Amino acid sequence: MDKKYTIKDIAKLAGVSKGTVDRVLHKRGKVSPAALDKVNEVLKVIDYEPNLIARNLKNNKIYRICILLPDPEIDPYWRPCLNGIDDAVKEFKAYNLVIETFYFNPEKKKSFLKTNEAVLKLSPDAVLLAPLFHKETVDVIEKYHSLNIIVNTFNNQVESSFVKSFVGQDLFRSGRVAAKLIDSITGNGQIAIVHIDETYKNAIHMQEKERGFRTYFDEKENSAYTITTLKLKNPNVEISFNTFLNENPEVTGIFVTTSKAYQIAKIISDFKSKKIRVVGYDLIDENVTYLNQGVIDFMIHQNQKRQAYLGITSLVEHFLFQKEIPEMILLPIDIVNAENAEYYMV
Amino acid sequence: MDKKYTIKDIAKLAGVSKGTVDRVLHKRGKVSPAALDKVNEVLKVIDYEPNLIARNLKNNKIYRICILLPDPEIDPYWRPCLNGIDDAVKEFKAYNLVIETFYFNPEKKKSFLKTNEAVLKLSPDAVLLAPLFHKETVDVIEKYHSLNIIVNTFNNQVESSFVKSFVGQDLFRSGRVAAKLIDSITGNGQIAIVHIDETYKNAIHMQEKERGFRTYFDEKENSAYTITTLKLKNPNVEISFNTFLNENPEVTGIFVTTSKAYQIAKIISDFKSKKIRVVGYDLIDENVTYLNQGVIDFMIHQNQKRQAYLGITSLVEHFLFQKEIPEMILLPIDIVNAENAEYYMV
DNA sequence: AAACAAAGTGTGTTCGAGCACATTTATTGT
DNA sequence: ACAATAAATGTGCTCGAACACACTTTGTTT
Repeated sequence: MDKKYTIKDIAKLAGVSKGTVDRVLHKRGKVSPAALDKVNEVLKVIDYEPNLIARNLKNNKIYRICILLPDPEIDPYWRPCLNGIDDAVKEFKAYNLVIETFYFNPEKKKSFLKTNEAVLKLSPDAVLLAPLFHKETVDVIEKYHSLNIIVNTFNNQVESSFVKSFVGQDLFRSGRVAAKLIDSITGNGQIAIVHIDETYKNAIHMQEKERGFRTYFDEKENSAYTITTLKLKNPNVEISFNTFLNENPEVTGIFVTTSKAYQIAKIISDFKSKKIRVVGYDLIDENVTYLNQGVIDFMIHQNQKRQAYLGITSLVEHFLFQKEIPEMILLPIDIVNAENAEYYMV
Repeated sequence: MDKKYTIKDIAKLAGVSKGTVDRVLHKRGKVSPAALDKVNEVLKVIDYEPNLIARNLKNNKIYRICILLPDPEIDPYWRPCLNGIDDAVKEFKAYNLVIETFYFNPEKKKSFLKTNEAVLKLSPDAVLLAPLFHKETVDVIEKYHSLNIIVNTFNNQVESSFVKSFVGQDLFRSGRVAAKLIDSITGNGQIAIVHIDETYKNAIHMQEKERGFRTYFDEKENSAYTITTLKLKNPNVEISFNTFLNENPEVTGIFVTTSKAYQIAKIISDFKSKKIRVVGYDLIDENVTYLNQGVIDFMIHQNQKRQAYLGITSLVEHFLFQKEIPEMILLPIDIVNAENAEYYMV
């Protein structure tokens, strides 16, 4: 009674051949009403699940998945993705899959385009894309789509009906989470939203986070805060921010919208004054150091590793087990302090 | 060149039959040194990965996994586990697996023992166990082991060399995380550690959390806190705790070590005084309500759903793909506030 | 040198789904 | 009524690993 039913079982029960059962199951037609009824009758009673293993053995096509992301040597933000990719590769290495990773220079559109061309030459079955340059991305996605190549994106969202799936975080919401954290640990005073320019980075990222952050305080009744937005650019971050701190002694909290919270932390830890609380993004080493020192209070974890991993697995499971690819996977917005950080690292 | 090598390929390359290759790969002996060399030579050059799909098709044994946990009707803490089990069942329903769930009454040892007997009768290949009663658990684990049934545990740790794997959280560490949170949001004053007795619950749970919590403050230099431990029992929680609050006006923070933070939250929200911060465990509805109202500041998420899910998947992957079962899977200690709670629920 | 055992090697079948193709049955036109 | 054609149905092979079993070669004993 535990046994899983096979096509053969159904055939026997229905008094037809496995070919007929197969045609019914796949709606391939060429089945008489009588036979159709008999098979459906059996299917109604038993609980048939095709054996995915057997199905897959037969279909031994090799699927090629290409992943495009910025070179982690240039921007370490992307390093955790490699672990996610690695996990997926290990998990699926016994299947007929080729998973290849390609880096581009996140500061150069040309590099992005060239990498995409190289990928196109391989005519993969799917690409997983970290879409940095908006216009260019839309173009390449259209190209992929016209060649019947599935496009999944992660980390950055891009408006295109040709994108099959997005894996990432709700940035607006993550801004709200940061706001709640700042609210919890300060209580009042002046708050600075700090955008540290990373030249190439899609400004929409930071804007969404700011919008979420401000919305939280807008909704809060009799809020005892004033909020200031600061746009800083390297290499002037230190000077500009020091000036700001001197001119605004009421600052109690700082929200850094990029991975560069450590730059602010460095300045603050030198700055002798009453405690200023800091919330930032991403568990890169420099940030964790200041988190452990108590200069940064909370980090929000964007889980790039899992983003990459889930981006791949949804494709693999689609190809191997014809699972549907979810249109959007929103990862939890993980709150990290000095005590739970290690669980989220690598 | 992308093609995966098969045993047949190796046989052809080595100039032997697939039977010989098979014997070499499985070290079944009965291979001449000459043939062995030839095959090994080929294996050295190419990168052979046996096709797990084919391997599995052949070995079509049905594996039975039984899961034992407290009845969620009696203790809703366990409800999320059902979702995790459900996910796993759905994911693997196409394989030769039977996954069965059994509930016991967490207040009655007898129920636990009886459920285990019922499971034993089914002679499963593995059981996944939420071990509540220490002595009884050790006994049944030994019994399972003697019958060659793999035992995985989750949520509660139990000392037994016969346990193959544990999935859960580091409770000591989670106490530290709570301490850091309280420290972040209060800064000084009196802190109460509140154990709300859940009669049957393994006291070790709460003790470990308290130990971690206190250790954090012990390590902190010139800490401006005093810490008091309170053991409350229903139905006297309300009276006792009100008395405590009246006698201790300096209380700034409360750490509730069980899922019952909402009981404390209820009392505090009626208690007109300066803000008292609360950190508790588990995203049950009552807690989330107070989290959204701002009475509870942070919850620590124990991710029962994922515990159950990972407990099952590690077994399934062991049976199906002979993956090793990790001895211990420690889940991250998720920090939850009102803004990110929804991502961790269900 | 024959007889026999032991060691080594190859062949063929199985697992379940899927599909091509062969075969049988039903339907149409003349 | 009998081809001719269409529709329905069944058979048999494939995928790759695993293993039973049959077969061949080598070695040992008398």
